[in-house]
Amino acid sequence: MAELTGVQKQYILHWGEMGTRWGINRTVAQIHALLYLSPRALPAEEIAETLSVARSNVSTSIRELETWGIVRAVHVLGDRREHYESMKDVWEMFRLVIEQRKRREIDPTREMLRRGLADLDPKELGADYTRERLAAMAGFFEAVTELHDQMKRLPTGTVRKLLRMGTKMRRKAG
Amino acid sequence: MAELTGVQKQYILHWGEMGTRWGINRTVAQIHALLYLSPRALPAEEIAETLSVARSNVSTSIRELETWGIVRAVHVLGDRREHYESMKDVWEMFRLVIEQRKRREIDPTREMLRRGLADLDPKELGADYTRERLAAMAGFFEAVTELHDQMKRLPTGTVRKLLRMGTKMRRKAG
DNA sequence: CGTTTCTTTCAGTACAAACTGAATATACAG
DNA sequence: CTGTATATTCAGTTTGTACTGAAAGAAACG
Repeated sequence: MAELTGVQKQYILHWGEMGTRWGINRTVAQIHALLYLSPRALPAEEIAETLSVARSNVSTSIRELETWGIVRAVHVLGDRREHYESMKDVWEMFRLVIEQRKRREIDPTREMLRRGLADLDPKELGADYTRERLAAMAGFFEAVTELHDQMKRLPTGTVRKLLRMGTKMRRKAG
Repeated sequence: MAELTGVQKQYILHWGEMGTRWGINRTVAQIHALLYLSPRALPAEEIAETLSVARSNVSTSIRELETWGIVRAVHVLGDRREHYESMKDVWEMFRLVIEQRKRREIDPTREMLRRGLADLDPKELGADYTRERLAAMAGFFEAVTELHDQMKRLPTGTVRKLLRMGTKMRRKAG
């Protein structure tokens, strides 16, 4: 992965761009893209050179990817440096990211809604309407959580089975 | 909605914060939260005052919410100003947002992957490995698209049925 | 039409997040 | 231990996005 080919460059740039749109640091996303495409683990310095970013930036970004569990350090014989490699199983990678974003973002939102409903003083202005809206939103988040839990537990390949079932149910329903 | 209650404030602030984490402008998210909680349509000026942001900022943000189709302008008798109201159906709101983010982000990524696979020169360094990685990622995005199409067409309430099915399949499988 | 009310646009500014490079810490070899 | 290679931290800087206020543009009114 000393030099990038055109296709690789495209992929890395696009991935970085996508990252920013989903609240993920551009460099973090680019490093992940680079490692994902690399057939071997890469040392931080090589990553920095390839992407033209500071060595320290790579260090921070790698650490974030590690906390997500989609990149890990491996050791190479006769080299003191850490080498980093990306998980290659795409489904598993997204599952990990989704699981953690749920924990960091969905769960606190659910909690906020629950607390809001509890804290609502029936005497305050428009309490009934506010309760109604909060409850509707809370219901949605409960369902999303349920969906996530299901997915998490489904054996591999079952998602596709469910997709087919969805088709059948849709046909029946008209 | 002249003055905000504590619970309403909490909701609006939290929603704004969530927005930023998902690549959605804080003010846009806050305005949406405010309108979602409001039992009546609000004129831009009132929104600006309530959230302490510039009138022009509200204008821009409202326009974005309108392009997503989750906020619309309505007219109030005896008032020349536009009043804005949010859609109240939570599922439908998220469906709209997801559909459009898919169009703006997932579809172009799918396209990039397809083009990458087509452009890959078999003679360039590591072409086989790159192809393998791109293909794996492309497969994932195809599946996501399929999933999205299914969901889009499912009659209301079917998602919940699928959830229950998932439970059964999981029990059988393990 | 001219006036008033409301909305949008836009150039400039403010702010938050990302990034750098130097300093510091850690790990290893001799 | 000492010296060297590598990794991390952090203060300061850069960059990009969000935001403001003034000005221009529309729309309704008399």
